[in-house]
Amino acid sequence: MRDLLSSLNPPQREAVLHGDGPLLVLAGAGSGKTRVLTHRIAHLIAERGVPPWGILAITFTNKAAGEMRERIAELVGPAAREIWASTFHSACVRILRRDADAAGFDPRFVIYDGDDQLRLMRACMADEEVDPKRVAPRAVLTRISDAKNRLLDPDGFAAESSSFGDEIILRLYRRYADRLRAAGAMDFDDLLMHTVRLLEGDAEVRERYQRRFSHVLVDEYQDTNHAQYRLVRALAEPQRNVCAVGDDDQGIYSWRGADVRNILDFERDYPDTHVVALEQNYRSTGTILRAANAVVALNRGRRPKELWTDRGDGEPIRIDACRDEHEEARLVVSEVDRALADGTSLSEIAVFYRTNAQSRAIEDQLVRSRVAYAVVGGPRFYERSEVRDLIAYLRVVANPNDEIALGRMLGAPKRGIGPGCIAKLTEFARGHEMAPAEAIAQAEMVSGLTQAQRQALAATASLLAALGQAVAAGLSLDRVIDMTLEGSGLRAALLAEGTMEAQGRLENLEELVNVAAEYQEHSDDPSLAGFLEEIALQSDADLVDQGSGQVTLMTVHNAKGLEFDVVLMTGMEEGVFPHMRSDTPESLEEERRLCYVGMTRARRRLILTHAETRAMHGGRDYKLPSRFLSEIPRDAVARPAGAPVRAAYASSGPSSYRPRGGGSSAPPKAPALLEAGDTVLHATFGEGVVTGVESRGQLVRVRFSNDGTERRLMAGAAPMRKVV
DNA sequence: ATTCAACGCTTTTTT
DNA sequence: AGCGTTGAAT
Repeated sequence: MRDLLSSLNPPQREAVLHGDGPLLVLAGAGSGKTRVLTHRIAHLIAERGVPPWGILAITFTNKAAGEMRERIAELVGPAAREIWASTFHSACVRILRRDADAAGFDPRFVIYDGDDQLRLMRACMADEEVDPKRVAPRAVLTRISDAKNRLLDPDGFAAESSSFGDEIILRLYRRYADRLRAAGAMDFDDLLMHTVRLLEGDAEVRERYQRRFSHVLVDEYQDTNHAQYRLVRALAEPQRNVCAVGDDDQGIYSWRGADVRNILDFERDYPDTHVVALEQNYRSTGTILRAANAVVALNRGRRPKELWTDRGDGEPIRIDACRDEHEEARLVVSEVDRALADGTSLSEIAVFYRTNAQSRAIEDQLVRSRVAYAVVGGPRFYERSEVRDLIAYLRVVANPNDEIALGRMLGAPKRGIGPGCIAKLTEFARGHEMAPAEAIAQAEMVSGLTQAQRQALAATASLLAALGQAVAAGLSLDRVIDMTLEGSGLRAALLAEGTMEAQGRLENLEELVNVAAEYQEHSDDPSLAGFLEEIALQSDADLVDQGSGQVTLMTVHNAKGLEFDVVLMTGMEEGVFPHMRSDTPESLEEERRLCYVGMTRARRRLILTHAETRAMHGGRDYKLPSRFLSEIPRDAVARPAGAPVRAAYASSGPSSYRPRGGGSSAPPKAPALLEAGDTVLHATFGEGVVTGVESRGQLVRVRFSNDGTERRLMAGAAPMRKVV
């Protein structure tokens, strides 16, 4: 243990050795916070006699939890297995299943993910006769999620809400909550909310957990929401041995309820807090740090801090302009080649983007260039519709009350059963007080069904019965899934389609068989329910597999906590990054933090690219360089001589800096002088005709053919160009 | 009543 | 581009 402490710098050691009472570790990017967490836990166990099962360590992903357990095991041996290291959500599931009685739930509850939530909300809106075109189901779910994060049940929401429009939300919230309960399901927010309610409302349960967990440690504390905050409080009392680790500059989840104030106000919430700041960075070059510091320093409402390193400046940051997303993708490939030539391995290269949709152009080019890559996030394996179709059968077997899964199951493959038929079925079930899935076996009793439908339902009923028996008899999961694939007709339907796409989908389903087999071999809960739960709580970040010889593509959000030798941040354009929906000062600051997170992932080389035009939602938009680019100190950036980084909103005229090797692309054009009669193309207004010129050519009047309006625009600044 | 094809509309990030 | 809804055909 002694030489382990000697591997820590003074503030790290201070955090590890801190005795009882609240501890706040402000850990800048790359400052070794995981090291501090693992060593502190190891220290608690080995030196201070804390039993491993008395430690609750909350991490952001399941993968991080597993890695933490492994690293602690290296320090203190197998005792580390007894530590509760998990995500907030996993910990809540564990508590809720264990104490389901006290919480008032069936311990076999299932977990609804985003897609299930949306389907359920649509059904609720149908119940309540709310037009989904007038009120977006997603928006309703966001409001409900907000309420749950603030621990408001429908009644609490009613008490809080004042505005007239909230009445609809309230009605839908009630309906949604009722239907979740009827389905024996919880959504992600329920897991937190119900756990907090249980702990705060039931002294016996609360004190039991408080006695058990003498020490609570929370990673990524800046991304906790109110419910999580209350959960930590409830568990940490009365000893308040709580250690929060985080970085206010890396808070990027406020849109899902995270509240940076949780970390900013930690000292107020726990008055005798000991604060340790880790500002020495062991990851990036000085230049990268200087650039990232400069960008994030423009935010208000942060604790002032500056990362530093003793490792030297390294190479300058590069900012490259590209004509469009295809050229950007080619640039990515050439940079991958260049890095490989430097001796960097593929798995040490990452490509980031703001939104998942941007991966497509890059993937195309990587495929064409035969560069091995892996995409993190986006359409996850378990989110593919064919996989969900198959899983729906399993979910109905596991929980006959799951109407959402039932609806999905009956829709795939197509067998003449549509929404009308399903509605009759569920209504029948409700009328006879049976689980929706049981009604399938009683299809002959349901009125208004066609003969073909009765037959299809009878076949489904016997499949479900067979699957249920197979599960009860302990048949292996992969065999059960294979039975489902066969018996449902999904395999036959996909084979019959005969397209490449159908072939691919079938392969995904076959893969699910393998996944299940694998799961059953390695899990300590090899049941069907356990499998379904693992699927529901798995995050994209859990699937990052660094070190298998592939370039990693992912959103900047998914990059949190990772690091790579070479990082390419693409799509550095106004409207893309910062995203156009980030129009409030607060959300703009969050975008800036996101940019900071992305930049600080890079160890050695950081390349930022932007395109002048980009295909978006059907059309092609002109894009200005991101303001974040102009926030990087000029002397940290390498670019062709004499070409200044233009501030956002300045002329979007011909690019002054071109991608290396891209010199063969179009030569710089002189800025086109517009005159009356010219046709122009504007990024947002579309095509138009110049009707007049003012102020010696600086202002032009343009009549746009889309809507017939005439606008006065700054000739140099408007995202607009002359078309020939 | 279901399914399929065409149309119009909206655009993030995710446990 | 992708989705969901609408309208027409089966």
